[in-house]
Amino acid sequence: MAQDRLDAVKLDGAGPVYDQIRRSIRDLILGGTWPPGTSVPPEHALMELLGASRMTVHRALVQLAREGLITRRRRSGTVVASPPATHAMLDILSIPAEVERLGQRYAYAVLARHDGRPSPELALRFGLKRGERIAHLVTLHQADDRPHVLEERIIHLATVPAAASEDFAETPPGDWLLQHSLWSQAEHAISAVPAEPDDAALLGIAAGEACLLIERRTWNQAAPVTAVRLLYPGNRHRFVGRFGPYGAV
Amino acid sequence: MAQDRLDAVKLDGAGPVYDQIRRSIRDLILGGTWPPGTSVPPEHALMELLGASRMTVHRALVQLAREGLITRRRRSGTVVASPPATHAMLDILSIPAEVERLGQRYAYAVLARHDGRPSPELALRFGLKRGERIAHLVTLHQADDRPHVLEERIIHLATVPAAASEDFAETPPGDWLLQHSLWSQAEHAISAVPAEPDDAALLGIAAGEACLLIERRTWNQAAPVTAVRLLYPGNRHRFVGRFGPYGAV
DNA sequence: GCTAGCTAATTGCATATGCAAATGACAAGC
DNA sequence: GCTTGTCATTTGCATATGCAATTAGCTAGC
Repeated sequence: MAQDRLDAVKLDGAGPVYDQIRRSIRDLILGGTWPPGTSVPPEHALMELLGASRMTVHRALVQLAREGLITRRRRSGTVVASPPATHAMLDILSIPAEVERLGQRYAYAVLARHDGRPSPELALRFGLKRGERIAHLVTLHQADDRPHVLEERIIHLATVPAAASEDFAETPPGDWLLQHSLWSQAEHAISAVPAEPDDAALLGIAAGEACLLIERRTWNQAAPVTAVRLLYPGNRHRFVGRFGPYGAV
Repeated sequence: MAQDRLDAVKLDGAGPVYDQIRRSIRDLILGGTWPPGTSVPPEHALMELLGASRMTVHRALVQLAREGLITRRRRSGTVVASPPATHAMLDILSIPAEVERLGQRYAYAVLARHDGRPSPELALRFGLKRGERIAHLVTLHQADDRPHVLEERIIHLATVPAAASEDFAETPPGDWLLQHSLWSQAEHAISAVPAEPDDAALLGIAAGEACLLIERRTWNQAAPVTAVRLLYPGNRHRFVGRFGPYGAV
């Protein structure tokens, strides 16, 4: 209810007032306290609650709107925005959506799954700590019955405990995580590798053929959420981005 | 001189005043009229010139500072910033700088150059128009005497006429262009390809080995500036980026 | 010459105020 | 019921004003 929302906005005394307001609301959104769709109290309410002038509150909200965290409309008020599904340079991609955008039929299968502590080899490959509880999944995504991408994924069960009781039969882990977890930071690495014999067989290509490897690790605050290696047959995929010298366009 | 700078800032009557000011100054910077280092008139001067209040001028300048186009310091004033050399996701990279950052010795050579109209094959590969005048360069960059990346580049002489009389003996075309041309938009494509026999020989790898291919095209406003294909031996390179759900971090 | 301190220029921040624009909700009229 | 108009809420924009913080450049004193 509204009272809850108001109580949650706090000033911490560090730095300019408008920035305290901005950070406070940003943290409520990024922390999940205000999920997308939540309506943000109107400027007058925040103004009275915080003892700041409306222009100061306004400045904080305008900035959050420019950052894409909230959307504002006259009379309707301010609501928490849904995080954009895509990024200017490289999508946090929903593979089913990607395949269907190309007009192809999507199919997917879990090839292997193992929950528990990582083996030394796995820990090395994904940069894991030895004692961590993780889920380890290998899945294959297909487009029009042809292999599209081979996915090997680690899910950190300490951060996403619900994943332990999910079998990912319906929803691929990437999409499931988008709905059941939050992330605040991601790191991508892109490289070209020859296909290992095992992987090549699964992808239906020749061993040694050039593949594009996308490695992505995702965190929420400091806690690791997931790590994934996506292996795309190189001859069928390319990733495109567009931007200007001062940032994404 | 100062008078010139003031004369150049204009309101166009479209939209909010603060945004007119912002766009006007942005265009002066992006258009090259105010190169990096130029000092922007102080708020009071703009205020009087434009007949707007200081807070309105202030708002425009604060936003430009947030966009990274200008830097502001109390008392010192406001100056046009240098465009950042790197982008969050993928650098517009200076290859010498990249090599030296790795602590390796950089060397480079122009392997071939041809100026004129593109052949049909070249036009197809780089998406050129037939009649255009271009420079076509093939260069090899080396790190510690080992091939680092093979570069094939098109420079549009209509947009960058100075390139016609530059031999690129000292400075690789990428770095030269950073200093002698402006760009407002770039498009990247990343893919994995097997090395062609010719390219493999130049890079000192086996034909068919997995390589990372970066294709980049750059424009200033609507005019094409350059197009380049960078072929990296896949086993020695990866590209890393880091960002959050609402944009680059 | 060198240093310490002062002054003034410039940006940063917050407030109070007023009006404009969009529009959800409701009422009035048909 | 449907449409039309009115009202009230909420955000958007601009102004005027005042003070704070930073610091380049000058000055006074040694």
